[in-house]
Amino acid sequence: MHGTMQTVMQPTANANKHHAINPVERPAPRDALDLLEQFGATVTIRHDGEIVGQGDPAEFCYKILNGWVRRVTLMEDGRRQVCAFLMPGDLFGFDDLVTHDFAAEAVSDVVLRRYPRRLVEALADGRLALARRLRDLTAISLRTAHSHLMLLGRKSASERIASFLLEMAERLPEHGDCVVCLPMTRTDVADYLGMTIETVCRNLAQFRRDGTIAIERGGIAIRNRVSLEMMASELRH
Amino acid sequence: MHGTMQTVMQPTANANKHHAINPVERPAPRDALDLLEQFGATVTIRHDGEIVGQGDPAEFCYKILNGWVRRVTLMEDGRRQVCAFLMPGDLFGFDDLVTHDFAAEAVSDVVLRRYPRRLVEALADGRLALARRLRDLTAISLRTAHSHLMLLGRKSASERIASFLLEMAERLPEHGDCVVCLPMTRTDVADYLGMTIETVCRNLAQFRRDGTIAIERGGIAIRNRVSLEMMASELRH
DNA sequence: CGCGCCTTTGACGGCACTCAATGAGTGTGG
DNA sequence: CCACACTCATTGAGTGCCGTCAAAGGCGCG
Repeated sequence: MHGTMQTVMQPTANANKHHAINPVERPAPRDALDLLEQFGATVTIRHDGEIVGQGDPAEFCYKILNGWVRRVTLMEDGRRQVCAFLMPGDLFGFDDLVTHDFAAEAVSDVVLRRYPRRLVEALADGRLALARRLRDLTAISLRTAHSHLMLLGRKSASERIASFLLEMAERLPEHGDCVVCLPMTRTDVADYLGMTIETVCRNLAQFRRDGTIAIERGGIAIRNRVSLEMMASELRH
Repeated sequence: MHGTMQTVMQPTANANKHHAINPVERPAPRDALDLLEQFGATVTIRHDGEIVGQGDPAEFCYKILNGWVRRVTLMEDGRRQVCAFLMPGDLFGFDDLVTHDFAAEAVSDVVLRRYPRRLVEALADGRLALARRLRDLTAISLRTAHSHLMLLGRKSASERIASFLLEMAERLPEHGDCVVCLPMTRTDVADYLGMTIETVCRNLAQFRRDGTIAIERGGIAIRNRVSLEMMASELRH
């Protein structure tokens, strides 16, 4: 399975890289989150392991050092919705309330930095910068969730696939070669995009036939980004 | 708790009818947000008016005193996604970043209490309780958004309608008579649920034929809540 | 090699979308 | 007061996209 393949990613300490609203790190701007570092513990979770369960008390929050994580909600009948994929540098658990509303699972083997939530709260009370940073983090999660709402509510299958590939390409560090490494399974992708695994495959195959992408072992190469961008927001029909 | 997007219900809110008189001022428990009151201004927006536009700088945040509000995102081609319906007592704009990610529009005539955002931020810096409250507000919005993700990604049309009716019923103050007042149009409902207006109508009609609901002028009466609850999470097929 | 898991492709059917027409409710002007 | 226009809601007919079911192909691993 693809997920076993370990994504080799530099444990970039730059936590706000992906959804940064703060300017990118210039000289050496201290991140307010660095305050937490002394209270952190490093933990490793194996492929497909559960990091936090749906409904668990929110005792810890996490930063991803290496590997990918998915956040998942389940219905009683087994239907699954993947709310987000998280990669090295991303944070999670900071915006949960008393309990975690959805599970966090390891897409690949994952190395995490873990911080006790009560300490984070306590620190935030005294440190304005940290408190603001935490609020921004949550606001950014919210913004991401809302763009996902548009995707799930109003986009066709091919648009979803195109949007997904572009999102992944944008979040991945290496912008150069345009090869999107996808450690998650097709099932994960399907549950993220609100469709079935077969529909994911078929649309990827169509893009391949069109020459828009190439499907390689361990990833997808974007051959025609412009075409993909047009597909991502095209009209139905 | 199915969902107050953007929000927390105020103890006061009873003004669910469009043109109800102002909420009753009860001796409410002190809310950290009361600190803002002295800086608030009351504004009125007419039916279908725009309160904030998509991409506008986030200068103000709001509390709804009377009437309903919808938060909307648009695609270039006109496709629309309603992210949330807000009713009296609900707050919004508190969790936006520098700009409002989506528009806020008046579903009915609306009376708002408006607070300058920079003042809110400044106050939060000094007041722990307020800062925490703001963070919780955003976290609650996020939780709501995620349950909406499940609805859009994984629920059938009839399940969406059932979920929607129950959500509205739960958020409305009077749980007694089970009449859900719906000031928004079918188009709004459709854009909230990620479907077409016709599909909304057809599914409502089916529920009416089943005796689950009754469609009245200005609202929908829930005749069989248990049935509705079963429909809301039923298996496909 | 054989087993298991994931992916891909095909055939088929149904749910929801599209197009279209009618009904219901409201406001306006003659 | 009624005719008319306009908007929104409802219902019908037909189509198509995507889900379901099924089978074959690819890859890792014992």
